[in-house]
Amino acid sequence: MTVTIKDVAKRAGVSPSTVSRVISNHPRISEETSLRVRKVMDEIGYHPNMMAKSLVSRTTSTIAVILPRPADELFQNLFFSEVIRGIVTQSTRSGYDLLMATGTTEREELETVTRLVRGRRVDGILLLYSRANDPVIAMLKEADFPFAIIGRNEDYPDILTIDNDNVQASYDATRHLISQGHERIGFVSGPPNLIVSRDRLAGYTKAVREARLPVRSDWIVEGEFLQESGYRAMSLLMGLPERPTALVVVDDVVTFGILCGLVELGYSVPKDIALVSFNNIVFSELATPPISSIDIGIYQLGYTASQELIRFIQHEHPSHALRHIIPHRLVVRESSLRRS
Amino acid sequence: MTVTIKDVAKRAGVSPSTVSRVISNHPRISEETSLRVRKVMDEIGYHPNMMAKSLVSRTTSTIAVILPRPADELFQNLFFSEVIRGIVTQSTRSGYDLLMATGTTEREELETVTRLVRGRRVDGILLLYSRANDPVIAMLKEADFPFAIIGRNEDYPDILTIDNDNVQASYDATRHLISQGHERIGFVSGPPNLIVSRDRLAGYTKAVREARLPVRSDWIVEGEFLQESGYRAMSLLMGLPERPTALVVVDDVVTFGILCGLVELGYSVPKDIALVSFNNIVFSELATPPISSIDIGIYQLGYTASQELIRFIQHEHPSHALRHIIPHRLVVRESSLRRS
DNA sequence: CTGAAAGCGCTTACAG
DNA sequence: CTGAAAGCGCTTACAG
Repeated sequence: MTVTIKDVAKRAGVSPSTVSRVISNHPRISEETSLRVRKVMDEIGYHPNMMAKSLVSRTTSTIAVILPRPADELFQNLFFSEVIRGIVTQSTRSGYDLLMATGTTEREELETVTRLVRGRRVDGILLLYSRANDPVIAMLKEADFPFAIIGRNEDYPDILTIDNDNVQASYDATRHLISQGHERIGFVSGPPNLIVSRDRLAGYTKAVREARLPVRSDWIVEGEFLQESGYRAMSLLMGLPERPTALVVVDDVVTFGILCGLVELGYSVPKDIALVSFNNIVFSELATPPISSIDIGIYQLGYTASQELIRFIQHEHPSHALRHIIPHRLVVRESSLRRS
Repeated sequence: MTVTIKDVAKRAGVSPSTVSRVISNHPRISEETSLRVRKVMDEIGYHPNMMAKSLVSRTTSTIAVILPRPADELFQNLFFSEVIRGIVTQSTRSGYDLLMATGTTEREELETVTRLVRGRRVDGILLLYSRANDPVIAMLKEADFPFAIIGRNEDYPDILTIDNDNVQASYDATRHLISQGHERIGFVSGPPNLIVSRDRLAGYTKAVREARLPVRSDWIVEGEFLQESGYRAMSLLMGLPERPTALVVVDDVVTFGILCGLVELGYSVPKDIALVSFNNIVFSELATPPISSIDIGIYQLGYTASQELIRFIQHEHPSHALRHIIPHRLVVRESSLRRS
């Protein structure tokens, strides 16, 4: 039924070895033979069996991206499609297929990745999350298998990472509020165990300190990457006897929650409270008022991650850097402008 | 280096055939042997080579999902992550891996799918879009390869499809506006070549006709699934000498554009114009005012599509239905409520 | 420049 | 219940 290399060989009057060499553009094959073989391949509709090729070559031309478990980091949904689009675009361009995998529990996740790695199912792994003490990362290191992570990881200094400079980004956001004349600036953070939360908090603190403004612990609220979290943070902050006049918010979705709450309570943005946020998702622009946000280059993050992972796979010993920083950019909109 | 079935066999004192049978739970293997072999597998860390297995079994335990090209149907981004999550959850649960592929041009798209199909890279294909006269579908039919499409396709009656009843959904949305006392209802549509646009228009028309209200062509505007489109539609409609008092809008993102435009021009929703939309994306709830929307069960769409495709793959001749309808549900919010 | 042969790691009739 | 053998479709030294 299926057309194999043998069928091509027979029809072209050569050996299977020769056909194989034609396919892989072996240099020592005559132009003439090559042309004849290619013609036959077209005629009888030959397509190489990827599985057979993989088995003998020990490569798969496939990378796997591991999604965060639904339970955690649901916020990823927001940039999920953008990162994936970046990854799939670049991997396709490099001739690699993309496998998506996930697990519902930590154990399942580890099992899945182990199966892919040990079963030689893929050539590299891309982790779409960054947790501390991750057994998956430990396993990948142990197996000496090519992988990259989007985000930063403090446990290992020598792994391939693609990330933003979140400290600097948050510093920039805070500086912007200061330049608008704010002196009482709060910070609404995400889960404290995530590195991204910590980095953004650090940048905020740095900017506030530098400007000799107060860093007050009651103006720093932790939560999840959910709108409900924003709502709660807002209630807390607005209930204080001394309130901030501006907030740096760790994620656009959280800002949405804050905004809704403020509107409900009859406050006005940016007059009563100014907001700057992160990620610059499409809807930041569509909010009322439009939200100022740090664009972190989500697509770029995915594109670069795929590129660097594949580069790593192809040159056994990577000569280039392990840590890659995607530039960010503050997009100023109405939510942070001081009305004069 | 890698542990193979032979290593296990040697260590367990059996033949490779026996090990293979243990792995596949062959019934005629003694409990004792099975246990011994499994123990050895654990001890030396055996993981089956998926490629070798695929080569001989002619199955891959993998399905591919084909993304719409960036150029078209960008709106898919919005439900993209939800559909994918549904698909990946279900396929993982069924023991299938998920491959993602796409192409930048129609030709590239066809080539990619052909390579996957003819190269026996996957066991089934899931198309995430529904176009008329699609050469990819023609090829899949011709090759008699298992595939399913999310959406409806009129070219072939006998293919596996997973869709909403968009006519009914739109009918329901329109009825809701009528029940709120509206008699002048317009429709903002998507690209006319997409079946989803046509179906939703049909449902709207049906409801309006049935209520003996006017169906006016100047109240029906076509566009893209983009906010800019909504903005433009709004300008057009509000510039009419006789304006509608309510709109059914084909997609939430378009509604965002409409809403922004209305706010800019000083109109109020729902007082001046009521809105009902489709998809019920997270941000519908967060808009000011919150947008009434038809929840089309995006996750469910993906979950069911994966389930039916895999079922199809596993039973050569499917005894069950080919067309699957995911139920929808109107979520009423402020944007469509008539203030009394 | 090309071919015959061995082998990648598994499965599966066939035979016992 | 288990083993020896053939084979899935390819690649790649080795030899010429």
